[in-house]
Order: sequence, then C-alpha cells, then structure tokens
Amino acid sequence: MNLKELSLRIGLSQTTVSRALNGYPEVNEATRRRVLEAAKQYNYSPNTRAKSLATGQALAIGHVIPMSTKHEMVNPVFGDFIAGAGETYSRNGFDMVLSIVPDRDEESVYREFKAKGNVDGLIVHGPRMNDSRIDLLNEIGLPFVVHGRASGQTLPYSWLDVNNTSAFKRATEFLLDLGHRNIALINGLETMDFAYRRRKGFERAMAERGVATNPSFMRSDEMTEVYGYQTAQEMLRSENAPTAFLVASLISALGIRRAIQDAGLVMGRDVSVVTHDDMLSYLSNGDSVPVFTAARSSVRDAGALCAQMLIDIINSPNENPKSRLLEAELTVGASTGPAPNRG
Amino acid sequence: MNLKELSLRIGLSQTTVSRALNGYPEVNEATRRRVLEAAKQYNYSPNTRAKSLATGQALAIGHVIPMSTKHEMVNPVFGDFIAGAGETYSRNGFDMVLSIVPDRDEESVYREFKAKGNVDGLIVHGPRMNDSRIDLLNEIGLPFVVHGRASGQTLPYSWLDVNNTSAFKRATEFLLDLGHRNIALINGLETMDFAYRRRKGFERAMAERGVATNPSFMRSDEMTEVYGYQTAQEMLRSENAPTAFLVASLISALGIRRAIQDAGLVMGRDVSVVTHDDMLSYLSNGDSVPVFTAARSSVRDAGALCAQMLIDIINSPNENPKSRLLEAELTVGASTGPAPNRG
DNA sequence: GCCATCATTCAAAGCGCTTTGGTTCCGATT
DNA sequence: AATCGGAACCAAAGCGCTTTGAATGATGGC
Repeated sequence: MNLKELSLRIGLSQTTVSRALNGYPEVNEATRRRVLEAAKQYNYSPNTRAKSLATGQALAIGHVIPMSTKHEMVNPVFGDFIAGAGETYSRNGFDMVLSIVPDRDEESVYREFKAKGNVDGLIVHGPRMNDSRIDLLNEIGLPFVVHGRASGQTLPYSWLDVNNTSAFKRATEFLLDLGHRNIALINGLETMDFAYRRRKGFERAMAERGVATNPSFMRSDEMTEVYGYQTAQEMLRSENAPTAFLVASLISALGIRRAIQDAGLVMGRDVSVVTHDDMLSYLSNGDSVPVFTAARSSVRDAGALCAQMLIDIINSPNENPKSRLLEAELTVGASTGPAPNRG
Repeated sequence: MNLKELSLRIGLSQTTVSRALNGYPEVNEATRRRVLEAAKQYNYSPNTRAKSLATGQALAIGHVIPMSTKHEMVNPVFGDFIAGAGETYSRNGFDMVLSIVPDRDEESVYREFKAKGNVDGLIVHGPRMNDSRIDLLNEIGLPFVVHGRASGQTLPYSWLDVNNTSAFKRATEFLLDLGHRNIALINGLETMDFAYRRRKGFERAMAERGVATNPSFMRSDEMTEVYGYQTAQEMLRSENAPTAFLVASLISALGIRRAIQDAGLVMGRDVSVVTHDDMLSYLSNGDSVPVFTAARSSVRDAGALCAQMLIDIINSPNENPKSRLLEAELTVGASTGPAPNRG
C-alpha cells in the first residue's frame, strides 16, 4: 500500500492525504480523521526511502563502531549504550544504522555517510586523545555528538561525558581516607581519552595528599577479566604489594577479585578494590548490597542522553555545540576496608 | 556531488555514467575508465535513498533487538554478534539498521519494516519456543534468518544455530566420565529456545547413564554473574551439595567460581564447572590455558555466517530455506576434575 | 448582488537515482 | 548504393513521497 493507492481509495489527492498524515493545518479535521482511519485500516506507513529523498532528511542516525584491527575487541559497553540510544531514536522516529569499521578505514566511512546521505548525524564512540575524527566531521559538515571527549581538541564540539577525572579523584581519596598509600591503578587503554582522564584524577588525588605513585603499579590495557587477573596476581606477588586497587572496569575487577582470592587473601580486608561501574545490565554489581565499592554511571542513560542531544542538534542546526558532564556516584560496597597494618 | 553534476562535468549523460559505475556492459571501456576516474576525483558516492528508491532494494538489513520490559537486560552476546555480521554487511555494501523494541511492540515493528521498506531482510534474535515471529515474517514476506531455532515451529525457515543439545549432552557426559553424579544445571531462561535444548541435552545424557537428575539443582534465569553466585552459594550450602556445575554462560560461571571460593572450596578439585562459552571478545576464557572447561562456539562467527546466509537469500529468493548447525567444541580447562569421594 | 477572503483541496514538479526504449553512427553485407 | 546490425550513447519515465503554486467553493462585508 502506497500513498497513491491510499489516496485513491479515500478519494482524495495525494497532497491532501500526505498533509493529513503529517499534521499540516490546512486540512479539514473531519478529513484528517478519515485519512488517519483509512491509513490504519490499510496498514499504511510511508516508504522511508521516498520520504527521505523528498525531504532531504534521512531520518536515521549513524553509529560508527571502530574495530581495532590489532585487538579484535568489541567494547562491552556498547550493547547498553545502544539500548539507551535506541529507545530515544524510536520515540523520535529515527532509525539507527550501525557500521562496524576497521579503524584505518574510518575516515572514508564518515565521508561516505555524508555522500550517501543515509544518516542525518552520528555518534562518535571511543574518542581518543587528539582524535582526528572531530575535525573531519566538522569539515564534512555532519552533525555529531561525541560520547566522551577528546583532550587536545581545540575547536568546540558537542559531547557527553562522565567526569572521569573527578570520579577517579574521589575514589582515590576514598582509599586514601581508609589509610591506603600503596594503590595500584588498573586502567583502560590510555590511547583512549577516558583512561587518560582517569589516571589524571588518580594522580591528582595522590599528589594533593603528598603520596607518591608507583609507576610499576600503574597499568593500562584492554579491560578484560584476564587482564585484571594477571596484573593483580603479578602485583600481589611482588615485594611491597599494593593494598588497594583502583580499576577502570567491573570486568577487570572480577579478575582482580579472583587474583586476590587465589592469593589466599580476602577482598575488603586484606586488599581493597574500587572500580568504575558502567552499570551494564548483565553485569550488575551485586543486588541490594553492592559487591564492589564503585564509581557508578549508567552507560545506558548516557546513550539515551547522547541520542537526545543529537536529535536536538539535528532539529535546530546553527546553534552552538552543547555538552554535558555527568558525575559518577560513589557507592560503597564490601570490597573496601581500612588499610591493613603491614608488619 | 550528485549524478547530474558528475555527468555534466564528464560531458556524458546520466544514463551512461550510471551504467559505467554499475558495471553494465554496454559502455565503452575507455569511457568507463574516464567515469570511474572522475567519480573518485569528485568523491562521488550515489545517494543511497535515491538508489534504493529506484531499485526497490533497501541495501540494508534489520536487526530487531527485543528488550524485555520486565528484565531490562541487553543480551551481552549481542555486541559480538553484531561485530561479526557488520563486517560481512560492509563487504557486501549493506547497511545494518538496528531497532531496540519493547517485546510487546515487536509485531508492529516487523510490519513497519516491511511497509517502510527500509530493509531487505532481517535477523531474528533470541528465538523463543513456538516463536510467533516466524509465522509473522513468513506472512509479511520479508526474508529472514533466525539466530537459533524455535522448537515447535512447523513451517520451514532459515536458521543458524549451535547444536546446544549435543554440546550439553557431551559436557554432561564429560562430567559423568569424571565420576560426577550430582550435577547442577545452571541454565538460561527456559523461555528461550536454546536453554530448553541445553536442558534436553543434559537430561538425555543423565538418562542414558541411568543417573537421576535433581530438580532442585536445575535452575533457569537470566545469566548474570550474581545469578551464578547466589544459586551456587545456595546449592553448595545445601545437604548433599552438587559436585559439579553445568553452566549456560561464562558470566554466570564467574559467579559460580566466586561462590565456590567463598565456600572455601577449590574449583577443579572440590567442585567441577563446565560452561558454555560464546567466546566474547571481552570475556576470554583464559589465555593459553583455558580457565574453564567449556563448550565453545564463537558468537561472532555466527554473526558473520548469519549475515552471509541472509544476503544469499536476498540475492536469490524463491529458494528453499537454508539452515546451518554449528557444533560447539569442548575444550578442557582447569575447572574440572574427578569427582571427590564423599565420606 | 459582487468581490475579496478564507478554508480546502488538487495537479504537477522535484528529490537523485535506474532503466526502458530509443537514437546515432559506422562498418559490414548484399 | 541501399540496407542491416551492433556498439555506444542518450532522453525521459518512474520509484513514492513532499511541497509549491493554483484552483475551487463557500463565506461575509459592502
């Protein structure tokens, strides 16, 4: 069923039917009702391709998922982010189109998105430091919102981010308050902007209290369970092992807990752990009582907010870039306790 | 840059340019080269919307992600599946469009996909038993491939699935061979077809060896870490605790391992664990030595294969439904050992 | 009763592409 | 020389929608 057929059956012109359906004022209310009725009856939905060809709007938003060619890892955060964004899109009549792209091809994909005209804007995932994509998108002229930020970027752009620096600063302070001085930082890949900021927060808190950081207890890698396990195991075996771990991901924190238990130690008594928690739906941090003391911030909510920002930008272009900084919430769980007295 | 402009600059008609770009034979090779050259020079990519309006092909494939309204959980498997599928799509010039849909709205979404014409086909995720979506899609006439199967479905349809029954049967036999008799099954939600099949495999192996199953040691729920932890904890505390756990997900297995350790037991010695492993990129099961004995099957590969199947179906319709059954591979890790002798 | 006004409706152009049904040109056939 | 056929190209229609510009009645003021 297309517009032509529908209008034929109703006995009206395509123009009027189209206007009735799209809520234009110059159509009689009685007529509009008739049209809406018929549309429902015949199960009519306008063809998106035709519609967007006519309007110049794609009614779709792109997500480019960079796929590192080296470490073939899909960001585990991604599913939840998409879920949050997707709901917002549906509510606003947008489709979501996904591109999985080997990171070296990224530039051409963005250009193609513009040329092919199949999205009205896009969300930039996983910003790196001095991320070149931001300049590129500005040059291309495609509206976008960055999930995260790109340190070193001078031109203004729209973004939504968790305040990683303050979250990790506060988490560090929490450990320092408990008496911990020998704190390990198990960070994400520091090519990623968020990881850089988290380290900054950690270092700032340590510096402010005059506590030295130990470079051999600061690691940076992809945040798997095994990474957490191996790193923690190694550190716990070392001379002068850390009494506390500050971790960038709940998944790695699981590995750290395992290493602690393997070493015959008790988490929360012998060794403390504070982690960042993206509140992934399949990885809840305990039920009523949180297992880990954590800086929490819902990635899913972030997805919904990013989507809304982008839609606003698309609907009213020429405005200045917007940004939004979310604060993570520190929730105290069973994984932290006072620093043990070392003989 | 659009076709009109491009052909004007080259000094050819739109027809010829279009044909040159699309590889039609009735164009002089020298001309074709000239056209391709110019296209590259001006960075021309045809507008997808126009192209698909003209051809009737959407050049896109839909993924409907059902979002349970009760348990707001995003299937953790999803990211990896998408990654696999996405690569195949790009290679074939297809876009991937995602819809996050509250499960009660699913039917209307499928109908809309057809009416709006923005996809050429779709992948059905998370099939349930007697899943009504299959009949619906057949009725609507939209090509589709199911990732998994729907027991109770009589009409033929295309699917790709892991042989869950045989995987769990074999895993159970492995435990039985080790002398275990008291085996717990920590299953996924049994409204899901895969979970039903896994239980069947478990029960069948037990029955064949004449070992009774214990209903209070067979659980079914969403596969979170906490679910594994709590369930295992409870079972381990009970009279006559199981000596082995058969688990449907590596994530829940992590929780089970935690419960085992909390109980002061050693996994692989006091209690054995075999898990299904979807080989998610961020949850690798150990590095060289697998941590868990596991039935492994890459969800990412499944995504790539599903995508290819669907593209084949789209390209040559009217053929009979195709299907593909993958066998999971049983890899022995450190989490299993002979059944302990109980005093 | 007449013309301006307004509320409704419509025909047709246009979005950027593919594709049908030519047309043109040139060498080969008779 | 007239005709044919094939290679190479082109004009224009059509995909299903929106939107411009115009038409049609009905209404109301004078």
